[in-house]
Amino acid sequence: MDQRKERILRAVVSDYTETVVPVGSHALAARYFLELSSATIRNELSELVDDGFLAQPHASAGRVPTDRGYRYFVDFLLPQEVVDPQLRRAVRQGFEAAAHDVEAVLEVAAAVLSRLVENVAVVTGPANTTSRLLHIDLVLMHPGQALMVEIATGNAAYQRLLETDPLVDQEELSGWAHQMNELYRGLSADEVESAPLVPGWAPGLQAMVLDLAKGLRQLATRSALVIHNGVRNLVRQPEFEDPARLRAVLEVLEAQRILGDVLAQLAPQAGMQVLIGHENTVEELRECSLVLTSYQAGEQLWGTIGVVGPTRIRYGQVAARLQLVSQATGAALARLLA
Amino acid sequence: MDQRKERILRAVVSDYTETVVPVGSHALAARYFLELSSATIRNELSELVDDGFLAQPHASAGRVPTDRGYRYFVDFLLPQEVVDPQLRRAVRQGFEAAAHDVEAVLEVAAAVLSRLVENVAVVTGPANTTSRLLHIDLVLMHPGQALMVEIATGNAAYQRLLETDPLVDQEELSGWAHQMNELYRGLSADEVESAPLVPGWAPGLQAMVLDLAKGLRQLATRSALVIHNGVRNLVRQPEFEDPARLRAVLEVLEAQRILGDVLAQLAPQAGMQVLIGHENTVEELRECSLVLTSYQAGEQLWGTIGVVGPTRIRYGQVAARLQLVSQATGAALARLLA
DNA sequence: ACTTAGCACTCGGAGTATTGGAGTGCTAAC
DNA sequence: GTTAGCACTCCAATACTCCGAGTGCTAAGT
Repeated sequence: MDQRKERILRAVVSDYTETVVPVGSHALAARYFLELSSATIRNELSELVDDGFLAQPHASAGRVPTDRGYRYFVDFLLPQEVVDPQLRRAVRQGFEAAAHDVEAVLEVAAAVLSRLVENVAVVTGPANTTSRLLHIDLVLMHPGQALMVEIATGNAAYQRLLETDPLVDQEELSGWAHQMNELYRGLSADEVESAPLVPGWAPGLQAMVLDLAKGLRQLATRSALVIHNGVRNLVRQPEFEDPARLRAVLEVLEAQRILGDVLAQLAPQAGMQVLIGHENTVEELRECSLVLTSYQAGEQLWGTIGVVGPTRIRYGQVAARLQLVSQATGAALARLLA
Repeated sequence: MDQRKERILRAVVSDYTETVVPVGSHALAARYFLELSSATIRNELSELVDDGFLAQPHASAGRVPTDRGYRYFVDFLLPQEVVDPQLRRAVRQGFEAAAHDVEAVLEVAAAVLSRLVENVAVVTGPANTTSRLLHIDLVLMHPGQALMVEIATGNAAYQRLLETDPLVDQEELSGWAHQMNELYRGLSADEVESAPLVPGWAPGLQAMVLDLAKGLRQLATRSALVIHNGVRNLVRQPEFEDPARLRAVLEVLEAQRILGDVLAQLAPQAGMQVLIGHENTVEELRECSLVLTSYQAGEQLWGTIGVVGPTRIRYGQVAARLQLVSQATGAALARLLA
């Protein structure tokens, strides 16, 4: 892969991502290579096709980048893009109004990002792989009914009404809460469950320990939350004119589980990740690209944020803007919890 | 509008909603009116066109119901549909696995409904016009920083980190929480704010009362939540083949505020509501129909649930199934909070 | 007064040429 | 290694044809 081939590949990618029309040797010569003739470029193009970086939709058409071509482009040719300061400011502003809770912030993040990259944005809720108990509280609502409130790491709250013995009063409940706090603070659901039962405890209290663990577990799985936004941008992409293709992608987006799994699998890796076309394990996304990174607010709270679009997505621009939004999201969450 | 015209209108509507092809006099005679000739039907059709119940896409085409035609159909001709017991069971099952919190239940409701009616389902969060305090809790995180957790009616939780005097310890916080619970339980944000300050209270505690009210207010506005599901069903409707049209609808769906306003405006009215085509105030929905009703769980907790689809949506079936899901949603929420 | 058979007419949509031009590969000369 | 020249390919756009479903109207029948 000599330098001229790289220049040509870069030119094809950038031209095609703009026009969505197969790009021919003449157009290239005129727009990017005034010093070369179209015939020379033709020779190079044909070699790039042989090497699998470009493809021809049909025999007498221009060239289109293949997944492999995009991969090379992303790995070696990606220009460092900077985000326009004005956009940067707009993003910050978008987050300023962000409401109080974590979910609202993520909602905003998805909305801002999708507008910014003119594609679909996906955001997963914070993955508290282990929720640990910070505090538990028991409140008598009516005789025989108590409200259990658990606070866990990551500033997450869980509340639930429980049946109790009608004779149990608030004083007793407070005692129970105190005892559980003493014993279980800082523990995860598993640890709470495997902790030995305390022999002297009232049966009602012992039963409640199970509910406590259940609550912690609920908090951990609540992270399954997957938000998407910007489907409206997808429908105007020429590659999704075909309703069947569009539907396939929507199917995945709306089945939060699938998307969640995809993101969860990739999330652990650091930095920005790009999945191009067939590199996606999900069949329906084989004609899409995914650009992912993670947001982070403190140690406890982090999740995945990314962009879904056609393979000819503007990787440079998207990466830069995704980066920006991911940072802003982290900052907004940090502000929220600080 | 004599009885025969009604029969014909009904036939046109039901045939068109099935085939999505303008229906002609011959087809009608053959399928629904063996006792009449196509010529007679032709005469009737032409009068129905004159009266504005039907329209012709072009001069030599069959007839298509107009919005007015659908309106008449919905108002006077709607058959009472019953939901297949098997479906009924499936819906109940769908809700059984529903997770712990309100939002998850609504998420399930939207998913189930959209699958059931093969269109887009929309659900608004419960409109707690007034959130009342059930319980407040204060937990010391670090010196100088306390987590405030409020539980309000509708099982809604709000948590927030607050700055405190570094000298305040958990014991003092617990005391504060206790005092606020005593005094403010059952009150709304307004009532908390307008309650007279207690002279003997520590300044830190007095300041916290404001935060308490703020939290309650936040909980009330959180109802702005609008969930939609089933866009994948929309793309295969022939009327949304045109990407521009599809995009317009998506624009509204993804702009939660717009959709929220629409639903909020209509919500107060009881029973089931149908908005057909131009009856929608939102420009982008002029080619869609909305079928709405409300779900309810107890007195405090209720919201709107509905279906968005093309005007030729199967009103009878959709209404019946929407009814079913709305009841199931209410029941699931009631179970959740009981 | 309503119904119906008959008929001429309309018009969209599906299918079939026609054609222009962008683009290619190859060859031979530079 | 580069380039001009040229024959060739094939899509996409346009035009054209034609079929038939569907109409409105008229005149006759009940």
